[in-house]
Amino acid sequence: MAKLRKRQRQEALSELLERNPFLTDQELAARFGVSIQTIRLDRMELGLPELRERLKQVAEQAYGRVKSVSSTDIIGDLIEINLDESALSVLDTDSSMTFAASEIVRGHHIFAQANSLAAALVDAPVALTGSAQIKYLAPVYAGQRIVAKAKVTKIEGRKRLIKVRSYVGDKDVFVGDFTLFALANSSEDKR
Amino acid sequence: MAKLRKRQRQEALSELLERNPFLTDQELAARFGVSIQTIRLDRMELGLPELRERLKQVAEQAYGRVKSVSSTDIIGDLIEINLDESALSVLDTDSSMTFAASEIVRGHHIFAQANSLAAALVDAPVALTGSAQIKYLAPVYAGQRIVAKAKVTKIEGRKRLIKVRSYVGDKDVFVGDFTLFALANSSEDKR
DNA sequence: TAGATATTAGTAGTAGATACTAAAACATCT
DNA sequence: AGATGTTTTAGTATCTACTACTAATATCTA
Repeated sequence: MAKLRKRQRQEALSELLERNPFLTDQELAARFGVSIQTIRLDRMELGLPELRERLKQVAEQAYGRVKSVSSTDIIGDLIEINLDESALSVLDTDSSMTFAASEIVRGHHIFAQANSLAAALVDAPVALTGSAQIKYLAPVYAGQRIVAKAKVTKIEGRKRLIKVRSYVGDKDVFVGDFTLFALANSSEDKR
Repeated sequence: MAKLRKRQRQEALSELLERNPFLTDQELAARFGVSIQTIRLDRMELGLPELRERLKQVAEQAYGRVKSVSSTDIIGDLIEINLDESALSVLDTDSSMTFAASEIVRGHHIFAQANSLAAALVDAPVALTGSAQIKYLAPVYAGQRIVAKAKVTKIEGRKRLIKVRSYVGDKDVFVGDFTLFALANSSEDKR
């Protein structure tokens, strides 16, 4: 039985740290009712880095993301963009995005990717979504990679119509027609 | 001249750390051509936290952001619910939800609140969003509290039509018509 | 040149670890 | 029950990037 307990604990540990990287070995030991050494052995065997390393990674990721898209915070990774024309982003899904009871990714994540891609596409400091008609064509499961393609279909003054299609592999999972409004930067001149 | 040099160095230090929180005192000392102690004195005088604390803060912020559109089943706080009838939730917005360049809350947060409220309303273990028509009626600013009200307007077999209206105070900011499908729990019995 | 300000040096102590050795507890097989 | 292997715990030395503190030296200014 010992083997089982160990395996289960290690699995739980992996998951827990994925969801909450802010726990020290001490806290983990208390949580699992084992000694610190056991936790350290487990982390070693699983190749999980220490608290400080985990924090650094989270911070770096966040920082990289904020930096690289400082003006156009995007959900997913922006792969390609031609302002006021077309854009493409990729979102790797995981179980933190699913319903508690299933492995199906919740709709608003798919929407967020599409919506932020559409907003990034607008050549203006700020773009507000005015309205949208969206359709979910097939469920997306945790672990699948969503590729979203956005195309500007119409420009009328400050208004933009943008069509977004999202795929998993070559299966369509989502389509949306977005109406966005380009805003001048609200008060300050760029700085 | 000493005072000037010190003041300038401290200003530069503040800015540098703001832009790049990943530098150790040693690296900072090398960069400014002074000793570690000087850097530590400077940080003390300016009330700037140490590297590890800075990393932790960046990581926490980042994590908070990820969380806001993930882990929980419902975005916002569920205040009231009558399954298959109506529900109400409240979302307190903050600047982590805004565009970098303005204080306007990004559309997908408002959508996420509405979508998850609609899904919660369906009396089934899992509810998938099939499609939606949404409209943003007015911008929401960081700090404002969004109240979302959802109502089931039609039930047809596993299909539910749900109307969601969101308010800030008594101003309408969002309306959406959602089509959801109730799913039996896909394979496992609830656990 | 005295006095103030700024800078540097150095020590003790901290958290949260790594890396390592060794003992104890437990499980398993015969 | 005894030998063997796995798992868990204990404990020590060492590390980084510090804080908190004392004290000496360098530099500037009046």
